[in-house]
Amino acid sequence: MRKIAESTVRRLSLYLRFLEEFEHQGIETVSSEALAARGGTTSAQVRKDLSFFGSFGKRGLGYSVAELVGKLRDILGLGRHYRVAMIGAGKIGSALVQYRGFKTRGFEIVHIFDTDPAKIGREWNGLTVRDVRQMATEFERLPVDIAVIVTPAEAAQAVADRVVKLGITAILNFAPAQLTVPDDVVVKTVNLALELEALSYALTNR
Amino acid sequence: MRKIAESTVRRLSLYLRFLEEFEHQGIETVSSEALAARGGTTSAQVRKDLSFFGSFGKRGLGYSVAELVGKLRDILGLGRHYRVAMIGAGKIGSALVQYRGFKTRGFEIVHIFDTDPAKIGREWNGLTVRDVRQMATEFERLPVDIAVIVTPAEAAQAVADRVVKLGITAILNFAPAQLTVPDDVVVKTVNLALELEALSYALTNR
DNA sequence: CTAGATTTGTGAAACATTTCACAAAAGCTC
DNA sequence: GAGCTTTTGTGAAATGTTTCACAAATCTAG
Repeated sequence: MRKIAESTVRRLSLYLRFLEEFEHQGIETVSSEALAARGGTTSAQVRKDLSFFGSFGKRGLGYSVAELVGKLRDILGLGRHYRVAMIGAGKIGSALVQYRGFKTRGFEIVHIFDTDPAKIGREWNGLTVRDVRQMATEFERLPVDIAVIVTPAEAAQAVADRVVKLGITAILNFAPAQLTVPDDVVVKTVNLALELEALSYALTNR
Repeated sequence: MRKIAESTVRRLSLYLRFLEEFEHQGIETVSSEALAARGGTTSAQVRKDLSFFGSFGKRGLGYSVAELVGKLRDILGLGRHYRVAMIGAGKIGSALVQYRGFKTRGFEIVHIFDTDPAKIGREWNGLTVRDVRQMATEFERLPVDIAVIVTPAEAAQAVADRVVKLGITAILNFAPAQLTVPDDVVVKTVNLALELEALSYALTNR
């Protein structure tokens, strides 16, 4: 498949969110103009984004909300179920396991690991926190698709190396560290420090 | 000042992080090549990014680590102190107030608000959780520079409208909602659902 | 069924970002 | 200090993304 820009994929996610709102409100069709207005973009952008994947609209009428929701779910790969391992049972990890957005989008946390003996063995949302050293055996018992790294920055690269060696090809990283991984592994990093500094820059330069 | 791309600002933040590492290791000078290698980019990109703000290097030698750290801090506006109000005392909020990266970068949380009577009045990291209805008076007593929105998606827009009316011009939004604000207000959104779906897309299309 | 109004889908143009490539500056060696 | 090496800073080229603008398709009203 032709390479699609990251920015396009993110907008598709947003469109999906808005379409679900519209669906909830009982709206049956929507124009690129209306969808753009909801998301702060332009109608041409919406049509271009969708055109990379096919033509889903009807000229003169717009898009069927239900149909487009389905198409976007397919494009984004949300039809299936993903098993997730969380590595790090600290504060952020604690917040994440309780985040409902995971489950509603088909992402299920099936393992939690930590190195701290005080945490290992504890129950967390129905899951027992395991020793990271048991990762290999646990992954064999119940394989996962995605690793979420929620460790301190210092430990993040070592954890990444480890899960990659165990065959994981998708990582969501919350540690404020730049991970180096092989080309075939996808990493998305959420770095709070970067956001704060981007805000600081914007506040300073105007 | 000439408009600088968001992507450039984010890379500057990364460079700063790496330079601090180098400084910690006692390294005194660094080439654009070495900096690029650490961050997975190219030396030309590093030089171009820096060139928007001046010339900080010495030909044949590279950059003084200490000097470049100082310059980047200035550019990013990290010399000053920012006061932050957190709106929403839920799970994510709880994780955030304990995040050390805030304080070490000069961001100090000085207010926490919520609507839940069960939470109002509680002590959180030395701060008392206040009723959101007291926001106006609290801001008057102790003004803030940045609002961090950590409410459910449904409440986020109303909270944004409110803080904007109270004069806030910078928002860090963790609610999975697209906020609409006036042009002079800066918003950075951290949307976990978007990251998950970008991962899902990457896993699906290859 | 016709005429007018909408709205899509998409090449082409405009704009933005990244990469290239090289002169100029500075360091290093003998 | 001459000659060789390294590395910056930056126009120009290449590449990538967004916006424009319009033909084609479909709908709506009478």
